[in-house]
Amino acid sequence: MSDKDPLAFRVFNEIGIINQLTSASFAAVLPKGMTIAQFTVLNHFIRLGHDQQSPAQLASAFQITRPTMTSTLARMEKAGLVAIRPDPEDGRAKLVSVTAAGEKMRELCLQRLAGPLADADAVLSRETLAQLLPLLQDVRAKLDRLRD
Amino acid sequence: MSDKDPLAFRVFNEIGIINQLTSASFAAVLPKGMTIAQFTVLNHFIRLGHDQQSPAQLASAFQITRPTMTSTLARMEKAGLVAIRPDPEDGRAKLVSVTAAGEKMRELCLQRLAGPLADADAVLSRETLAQLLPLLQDVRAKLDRLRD
DNA sequence: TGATTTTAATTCGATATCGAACTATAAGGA
DNA sequence: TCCTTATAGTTCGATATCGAATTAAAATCA
Repeated sequence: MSDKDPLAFRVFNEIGIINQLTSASFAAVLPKGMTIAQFTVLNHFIRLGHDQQSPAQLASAFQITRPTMTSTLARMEKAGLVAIRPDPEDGRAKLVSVTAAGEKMRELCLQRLAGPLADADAVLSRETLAQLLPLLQDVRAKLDRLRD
Repeated sequence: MSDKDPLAFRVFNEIGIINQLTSASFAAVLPKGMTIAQFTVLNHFIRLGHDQQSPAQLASAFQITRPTMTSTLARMEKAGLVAIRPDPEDGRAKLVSVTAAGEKMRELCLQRLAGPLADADAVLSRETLAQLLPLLQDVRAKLDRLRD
């Protein structure tokens, strides 16, 4: 981006390219058939200790649309990573939970991701990352509010 | 991301979500049929004053694979936004250039993007953006080198 | 020169993503 | 109660993206 472009434009452009680079390197080490999107779902459940959530809640957590979540969950269910059942309290809704195979897969992914993460950590310097994190969290929070 | 996760992981997660939020809001205002990927190509040519570049050069500039570039360029050519001709100096290669319609389209996109950019600029504070930009540029450069 | 390796582009099949349109159920209001 | 509106999920068609495999041309090298 050149100096002529608005500051926000240049920032978002850098973010886009970094996202591309990191996504590609992470995706490359995941087990055959696994994707970042699917790993993110598994990780979400286990990190936050949630037992079960609806597809709509998951879509909202990741800021993606419900059709996208539907298709990703369908693939994950087919692969045995999650279980999906009707919500007994709401005839429209469903409840998603991670299976034992899903937990195992998440562990495997974490192992595989350790490599690229260590590489990144090695070149990026702790200070840079430590400075970035709060700034990014701030930006994310503000954009989130803007969206509503 | 929780405190337990590696710092780099948390940073990349924030970047991923910000990218998602901004891409979605930008894509939403683009003219019917236009996409961020296509706008990025148009903008690249005109910002940098390049007359023509090969698909491989473009793919490299945006850090995407050549198959991806092939398919995006095919759509852009079909829409009359770019012209593609064989490279007279290299039988393998092609040369891409932006058409007058492509330039017009880029102008229109810039107008449309002004709104969301102004919104972002308004909530994000100049200092935050000014602090972020060099940090992100540094990260991007280092990840770029790591990739090779 | 002739064989090997590298590079450019494409094709194929897959996933993620979106918006629009649809169905079904829940919630709210007259 | 009945009608209207809102919400959950899905289906459809499109684009962007990848890796793997293919074809063609250039470059290297023995």
